[in-house]
Amino acid sequence: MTASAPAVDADGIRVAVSTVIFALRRREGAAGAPGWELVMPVVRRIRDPYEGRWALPGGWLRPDENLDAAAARTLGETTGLAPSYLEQLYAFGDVGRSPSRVVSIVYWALVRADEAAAAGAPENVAWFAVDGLDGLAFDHDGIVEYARWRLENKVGWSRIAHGFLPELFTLADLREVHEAIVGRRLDPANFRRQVESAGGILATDEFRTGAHRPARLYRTDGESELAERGPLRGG
Amino acid sequence: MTASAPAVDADGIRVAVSTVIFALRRREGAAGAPGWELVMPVVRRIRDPYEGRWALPGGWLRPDENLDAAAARTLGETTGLAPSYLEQLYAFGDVGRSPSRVVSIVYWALVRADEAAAAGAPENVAWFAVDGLDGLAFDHDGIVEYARWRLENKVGWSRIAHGFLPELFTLADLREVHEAIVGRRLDPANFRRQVESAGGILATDEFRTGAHRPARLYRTDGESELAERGPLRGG
DNA sequence: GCAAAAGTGTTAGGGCTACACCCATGC
DNA sequence: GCATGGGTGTAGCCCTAACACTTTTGC
Repeated sequence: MTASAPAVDADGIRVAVSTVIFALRRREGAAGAPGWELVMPVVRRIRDPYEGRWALPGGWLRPDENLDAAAARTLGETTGLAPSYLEQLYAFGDVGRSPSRVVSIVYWALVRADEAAAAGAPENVAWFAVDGLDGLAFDHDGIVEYARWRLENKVGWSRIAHGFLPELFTLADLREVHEAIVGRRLDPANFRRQVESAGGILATDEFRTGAHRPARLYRTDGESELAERGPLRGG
Repeated sequence: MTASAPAVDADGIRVAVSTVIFALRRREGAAGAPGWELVMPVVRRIRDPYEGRWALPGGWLRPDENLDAAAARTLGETTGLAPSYLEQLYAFGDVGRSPSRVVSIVYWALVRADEAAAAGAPENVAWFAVDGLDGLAFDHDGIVEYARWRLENKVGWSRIAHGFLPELFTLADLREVHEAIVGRRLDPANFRRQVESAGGILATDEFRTGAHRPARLYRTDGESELAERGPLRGG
């Protein structure tokens, strides 16, 4: 957070915007399991409160920008990332969650694996596996837990998993993303049929060649939105 | 909104809390359909902007109260109601949604039919059917539409419908609540089995006598929460 | 040929839907 | 008895899980 805090008004309430950012990373070391794991970037706080602790990337809401824009801006400023998917998570505003009164509009975002790698490692930014994550500043542990729950739920009835994938992908790619999110292996045959009948993907004429039988490449069907959220279009 | 606006800070951002309140009312006039319809209270604005227009009940967030408490307080002050269920809906903060910069943390609430009737009709409060509602102040039309969508979705996988019912109710009561929310008739036989297998209700030894065969009375199983929302407990 | 992943087929089970049917009460 | 809502039974359909099986490639 390089921006300075806004002047505090008579009521002492300030509005911040933070983001829980999910990405996928090849599971390191590890046994034969060739899977992926969920990781997220956190930034080290350089001032009180919680100086030295890891916290969600974020910053103060500016008077001339929408909430969505503030989330995209602050996560870009702190981590160098541009999200492939961004959605509001929840507004946290308990009196005791910070020494001063701060209402945090929290977003959650997905970034593609290649983007996460390209962003490098800015100063004071570190990536951690989401599962064992603990000890964040403020109430951010609980916020991450809630975002994780929302991601796992939403992957079951929307197409947000595509937010982790490049333009062209195989059904095995898509399945591995789902497996990483729900935390268990999925039957390739059944997964194929479910995805095909649900729609939202388009088969191309290209194949990915490799060690075995070539796999057909698919692309996301741009016609429909990435994730349904009812009559909401942002605000 | 009897409270005066807080002083505007250097950034000019103020935090408000509003609530979309749902209740059920016997369908008036109408044909033989003995059903219920969703209604909600709105308050007439007594100052600019949108003076004279109907708006969601709400008020300014106080520096010493949590968001949930602010929602409960402001809807009580403006409408005299105490909700049987209250959940955060979304934070709206677009730059242009109000002449001055206001971030609104919007909640949605359920009140029981008897409570709604007991609250009477405070000054400048009116109840309208949700379905034809239009012409509210600010961006409140869209907010109501989103809350309506959330209610209809959530009734399918949680037990929030109980928020409309008194302590003791028949399965027909519960079914009529669902019918009013989803907007179509439900098969009594299948509804009974689904509710019973889903759990969450306890059969009592009492029956409601009436014009026909007495119907068994049930009560909500207090063991589990009214609505699952993951690892979130309020904030 | 062999291993392994891509992709297809098949079957059993569960839940949902539609609807037939019986039960209990007021009139 | 009759009408009506309460409550039970049942058969078809669809979706899912499990897993056998065929196809296609690199080595």
